[in-house]
Amino acid sequence: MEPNCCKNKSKKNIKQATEFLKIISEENRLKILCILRDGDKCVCEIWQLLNLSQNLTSHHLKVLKDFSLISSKKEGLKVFYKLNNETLAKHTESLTKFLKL
Amino acid sequence: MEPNCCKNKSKKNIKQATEFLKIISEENRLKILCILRDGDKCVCEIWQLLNLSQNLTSHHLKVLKDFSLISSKKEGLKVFYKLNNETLAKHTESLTKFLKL
DNA sequence: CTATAATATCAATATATATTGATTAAGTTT
DNA sequence: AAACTTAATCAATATATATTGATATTATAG
Repeated sequence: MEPNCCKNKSKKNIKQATEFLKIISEENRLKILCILRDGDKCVCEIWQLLNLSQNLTSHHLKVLKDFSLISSKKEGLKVFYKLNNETLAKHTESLTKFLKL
Repeated sequence: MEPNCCKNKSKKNIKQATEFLKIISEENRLKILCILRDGDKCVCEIWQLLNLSQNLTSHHLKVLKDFSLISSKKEGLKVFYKLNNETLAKHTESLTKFLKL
């Protein structure tokens, strides 16, 4: 008998889960999410906390933003990033549901 | 102020989390875990369900096994793989705890 | 012992992703 | 306007990982 996860209905879920997982399975990106838990931060704060170059930090921020895990707001010269709790919660929930299935 | 996740105490947790995440962020590996939820399966069953080549399936099984997420038992010609529920639970728990932090 | 089946391993290649360095863009300050 | 600051982008490279094809290993059957 074909397991649930191999059925067409589940394929989409698996794909979504792995996309999310790939994004948060990078150490610096996971740290960024963690850092933003403490409140919004501008890029220069983030890359200094991560001890990472500015451009690389921007790159990781873009990946997170493209997946709607964070959002940004420009204030003068600085760009502040904010954690998108809803999106994060949504994905972690569906992931844990999936892992407990 | 330095966020928790940037402190030395948390670094190990982040590393462990990302290691686990990298392993399960591959579609076929995630499917394997899912398939084994239904009960132990031999390799030939698994690669046929995944619609994947035998050697590639063996490779993914090895990755999962090296991380103790599954275990194997030889029976005649066949090798049966079994989900290691405890390890999986342990990692998912510490992950969700981390994401909710 | 030979042939066959199931699985693992290995080397080569392909692909995806992270990293670096240089440049650009936008906003500020003087 | 010129100089400076912050962040984003782009091309080039490095690195990690998945995939493929061929071969080795182990057990079974004839």
